Amino acid sequence: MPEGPSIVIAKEEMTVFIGNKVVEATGNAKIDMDRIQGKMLTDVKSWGKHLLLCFNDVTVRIHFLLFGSYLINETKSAAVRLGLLFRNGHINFYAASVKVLDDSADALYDWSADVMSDKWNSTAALRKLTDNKEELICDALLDQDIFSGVGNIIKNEVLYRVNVHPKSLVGKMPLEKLKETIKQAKIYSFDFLRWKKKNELKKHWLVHTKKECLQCGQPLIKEYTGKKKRRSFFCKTCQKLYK
DNA sequence: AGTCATGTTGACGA
DNA sequence: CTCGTCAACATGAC
Repeated sequence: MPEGPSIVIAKEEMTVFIGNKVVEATGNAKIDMDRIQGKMLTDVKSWGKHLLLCFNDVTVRIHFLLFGSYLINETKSAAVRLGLLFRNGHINFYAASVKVLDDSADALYDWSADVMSDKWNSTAALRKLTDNKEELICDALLDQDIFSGVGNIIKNEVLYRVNVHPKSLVGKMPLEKLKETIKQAKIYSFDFLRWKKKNELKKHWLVHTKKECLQCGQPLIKEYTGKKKRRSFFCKTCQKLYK
């Protein structure tokens, strides 16, 4: 569920409720349900892994973390975190982080950082990277202020595509390599979106959770890398370590 | 059946 | 104040 492209799919599925009033808001989320009860959903947006339900005076931010999920016009036995009943159907969120934001989404979010956004700005990303030369590329790719929406799968697949070792120092990577990495972060995210919609995401993984390198046949390394200590899968021969 | 993971935040102590 | 570590959340795939 959690990476940016999956949130885009959730957003698309929920646009059917735009223009409808929340007949009833329920669930165990620690929010004031009166803030959305009776309010009209004016828009549904996403910023990276954040799903944003927009109302006139308030924005409800849903973050699925690792285990969150949602169902549209369906129910399951798990406790409902937030249930929104509309005249034309309902959405149930489970195990997600729910926050009510007092401002509009536009006032709060920098769309140019979201790899899935048509406002995505690769030049801004490059500047942020060159401002973080001492960072490892595996951490930088997961930095939501630089690559909002990129998660651990996308990180691993992008680094394999560009043949860069996850523990490479951003400041030691050649400019062209940085640009290529930024470019692939977006391209792979949209590949992810397309594959996820066809329910064939895992089929396309080249390195994530894999055992051997498709390029050279050698065993892949699995290691928890960087400050974020997220697992990286990589080939120490085919992916160059810039240090 | 137990382990692990597509994620983030906050508490705590050094 | 900043850094690192840990716990918490809570579910499904293997």
